[in-house]
Amino acid sequence: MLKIKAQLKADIFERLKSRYPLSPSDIDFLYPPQLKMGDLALSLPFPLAKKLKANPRQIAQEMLVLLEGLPCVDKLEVAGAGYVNFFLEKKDFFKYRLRSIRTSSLRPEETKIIVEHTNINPNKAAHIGHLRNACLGDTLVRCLRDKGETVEVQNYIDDTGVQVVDVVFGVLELEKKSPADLETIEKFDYYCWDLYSRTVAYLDGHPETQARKTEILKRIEHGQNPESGLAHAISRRILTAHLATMKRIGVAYDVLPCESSILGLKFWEMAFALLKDKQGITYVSEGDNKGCWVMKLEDEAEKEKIIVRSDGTVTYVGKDIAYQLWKFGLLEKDFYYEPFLKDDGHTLWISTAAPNDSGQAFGGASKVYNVIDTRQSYLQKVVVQGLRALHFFRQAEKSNHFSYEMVALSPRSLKELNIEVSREEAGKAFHEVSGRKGLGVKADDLLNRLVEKALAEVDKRNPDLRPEQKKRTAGQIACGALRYFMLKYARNSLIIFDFDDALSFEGETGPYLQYTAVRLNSIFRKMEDREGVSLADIEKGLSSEGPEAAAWPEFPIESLAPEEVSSFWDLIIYAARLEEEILHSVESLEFSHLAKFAFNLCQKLNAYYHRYPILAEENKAVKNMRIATIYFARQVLARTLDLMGVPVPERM
RNA sequence: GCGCCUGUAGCUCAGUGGAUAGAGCGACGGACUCCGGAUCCGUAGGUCGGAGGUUCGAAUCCUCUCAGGCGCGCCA
Repeated sequence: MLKIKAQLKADIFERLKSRYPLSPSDIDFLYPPQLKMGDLALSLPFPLAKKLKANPRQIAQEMLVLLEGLPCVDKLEVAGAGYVNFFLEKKDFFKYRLRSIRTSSLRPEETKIIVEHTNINPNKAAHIGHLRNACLGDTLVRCLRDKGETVEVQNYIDDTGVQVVDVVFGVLELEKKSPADLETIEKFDYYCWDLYSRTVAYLDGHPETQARKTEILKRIEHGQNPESGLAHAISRRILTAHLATMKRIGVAYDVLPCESSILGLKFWEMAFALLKDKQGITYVSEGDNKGCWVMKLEDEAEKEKIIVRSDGTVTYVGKDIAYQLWKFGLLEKDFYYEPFLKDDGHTLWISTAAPNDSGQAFGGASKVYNVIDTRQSYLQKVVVQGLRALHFFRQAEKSNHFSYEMVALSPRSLKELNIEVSREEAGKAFHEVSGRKGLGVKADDLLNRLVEKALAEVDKRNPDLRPEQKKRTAGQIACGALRYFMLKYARNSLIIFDFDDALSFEGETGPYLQYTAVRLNSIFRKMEDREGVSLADIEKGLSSEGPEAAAWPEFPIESLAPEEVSSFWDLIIYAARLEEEILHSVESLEFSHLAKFAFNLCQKLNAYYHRYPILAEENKAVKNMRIATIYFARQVLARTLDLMGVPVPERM
């Protein structure tokens, strides 16, 4: 569709440029609200009417004559107050689409793109908010890769932050446990979830313990045991749990850059030298911020952001600026790496400050996406401003904050979790998820409930499947349900989490999409069983120009009833939009578009095969048309689901 | 106080300045012994928070206003 539209636009411009005052960018198509009005429309007569002080409908009529006989166009029509509607040549379009189904018209634009997502503090179990982050980030990665981009996926690990310190404090001072004791604890991330919120409450209630916490922090920073070893063991173990959780929903990473390595390799010191050198930051010698290094803010001249505290330590933003510089290869220094785990032949690397000869290198991207929720918008803005302060304007331009609203809990879901809230919070419409308070739905709990429900359904519908097949299918359904749920809302929409919504398998849900794909596959499987024609045979016949194609009859659209032609065409013309939907989603970072596209496609597909029998059709020509139709739609759907990370079970 | 975001059907949400504002859920009524009913078809349900403005055309852009949310630290 992208190609055809581009070609048509160029042709139209050629035909019209001498008659009307136009530039190529003035010519753009929109989709008519109804299929019977046409496949594409030009609203060009309206702006022209204004410029020329003429009647738009009259201009449209004139245009019609000039545009007569364009390639790929079957018919033109003037409609409404002055639209020019295009009806495409159906058979040619369909034939062309089938033959080019394996070739993408999308092209990469960058040398390397870094996407950073997930970034969960390694001190507690992952919760639903983290799932939204990972689903959005991973879908972006899949779309960029589909586009042909080289993508590096990073999951930043803050293994020396105060959140880890809190848990170390809890283990040593509240639990009085040794590193060896921890080895025996199962579901370690769940254990820490409780311990963390308990410790936070304890620290809040006992200000006198603050000194001990500070001491732990210092000892961790200086690598002193047992605190340092404990922090390392805890963060690695939690990290492993997070990775296992994310694997359940098909999310994987290339590299895990750690805060400890940033400190160990003195990335900040290098960034600090750069900032001072280029005068991106200034030293304050009097006033409230005396003794600090600060950055002036661009839009708020009177405000300044502290980058280095008066005690000489660096703030969060400062470290983030250093990290962002590294991502663009502007620090002229890299981490060292060692393998963290291997999975399906893919090695996940973790950064280390200790020199080694792994030969691995990461970073040095031409474009960066940071997937972080909207509450960090201000800080992300400051980080980009830091790049500009260093005169890295191109990199600042290519720094993208992929922001999204948080996931909160409905009062009903709180009740279901048996969580009590304070009286002043009881009336709220939603409750913010908080690791500090232990307030939230743990990712694995939600996934387990999805699996449990899916398993019951599979058991009911496919009792003949082997238990491990049932389990596998239930896992895939849970994954599909969750990923679609996280994708279907626009990113600026606050998700007020409710178990009933998330656990639904009917209507606009992941399982609905999966069901559609499974049913289609089942038609092709039956065809192979009954007629000995495999999907591969069909693919060969339909998508090639060689001798196999000769075996496949021409596409006899004319043998279909008019009503069926419009159902067929509605499906094909819509499915052909996938690539522009991908581009649109990536450009706007709005993957609810892609989700909506998948859902609409499935609605059309379900309605189509429900209405028109495929295998039972006796008219050979009609049957072939229907097979070709669902074959095309199946390929598009498979690609779409893959982009969203929604797996397709064998049966369900 | 300043900045950002949100307000659309009973509920949850879509809706690139374009034609009669759409889905899902819920409600009600239907679907052929047939490729699987996690499906399909139909009915009901709307002053797009409010008021101005720009435009041939506004849910969409601008101004004001009301309501809600989130940010704005020598925390991370």
